[in-house]
Amino acid sequence: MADVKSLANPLFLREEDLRQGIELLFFAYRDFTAEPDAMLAQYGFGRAHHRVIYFVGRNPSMTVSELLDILKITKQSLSRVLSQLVDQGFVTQRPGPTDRRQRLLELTPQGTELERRLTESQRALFARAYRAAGAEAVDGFRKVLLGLINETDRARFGEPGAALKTESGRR
Amino acid sequence: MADVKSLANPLFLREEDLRQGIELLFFAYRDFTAEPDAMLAQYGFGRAHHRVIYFVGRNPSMTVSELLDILKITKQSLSRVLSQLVDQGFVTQRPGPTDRRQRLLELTPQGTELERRLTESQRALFARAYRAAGAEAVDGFRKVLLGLINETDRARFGEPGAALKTESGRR
DNA sequence: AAAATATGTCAACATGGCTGACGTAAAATC
DNA sequence: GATTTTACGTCAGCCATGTTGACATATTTT
Repeated sequence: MADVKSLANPLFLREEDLRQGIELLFFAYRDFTAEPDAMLAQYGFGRAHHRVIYFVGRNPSMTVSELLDILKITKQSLSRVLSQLVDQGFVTQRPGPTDRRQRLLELTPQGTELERRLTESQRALFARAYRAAGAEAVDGFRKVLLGLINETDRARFGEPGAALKTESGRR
Repeated sequence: MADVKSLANPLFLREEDLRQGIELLFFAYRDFTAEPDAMLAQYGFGRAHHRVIYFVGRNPSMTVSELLDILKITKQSLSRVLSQLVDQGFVTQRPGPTDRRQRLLELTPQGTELERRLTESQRALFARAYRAAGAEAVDGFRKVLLGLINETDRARFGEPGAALKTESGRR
């Protein structure tokens, strides 16, 4: 339905509109990373550690190459960060059951706890922004951000139209 | 400043919904910066140079401290990047007319041209995403991103942000 | 048996954050 | 008019995190 509308009612995009989008993304990302960065600094970790912890927590038993695909960095860059996390007991590695060359990654309880604390701050930020904007806006947010993401990774996200439910709608 | 809208239409936010937002932002930002980064590399510049060029182009005659406020980095970090841009003829500095301690920043024609090329790629990305999502979605995108941005900088964006109020100012 | 794959490691380098300390010119204040 | 504050700049060094290139090892695939 919304798809039809965009065809029926093509947008006139001013330079100004596009720059606004660029800036919104810049400022939002800057503020989105500020709090976790400060937390991580207390552990001597950086943003890169957060990304690893986040995606391993999200995707238990993932392989190193899956992680590399997500982060789009070199294995040497990942290696440094990952081995720090393993050495300090936040992440474990175990050989893959069918392919024993793989090292499947998991969070330790300590890693899970750190992940929770880091992400909690970002979840709270999103919860506030989502609630302030409303369900419809959230849906639009998703559509636009999906359009910014390359097609391959877009597939990581499910049905593009899956809408948020409101309290009333849910119960 | 009670949040009337969230009371009228409360969202039920699942952990999953919030994580999806986090990931959308991560992937979108990653892909949003990829193309300009590649261009900049040809000049021996990095993302930091882009940010300076972008905001100076956007805000001609801005002062160094205004730029620092936007970027939220230290003057020493900025200094390195900025002096490279000045030395290589992309940015000029001139004393402020009333306050001669200030150094007002401008793009040179060369700087303007580089800015145009860099931002063009991002504008195209946004144009595509905006058109695919439709006007209504763009509006929602704006609302949500504004809600992620701290209150002070939210004021940089026009009226749509006026509707967004948070329980308590963060940061 | 050979080749490709998954992963790791070492070494070297660049970017771009950071802190601390110090300097200078101009504006604002007492 | 002297002092303080402000708006910069700069030097030096540290750290996190990206890069490339070369090489190693175990395992799977051909």
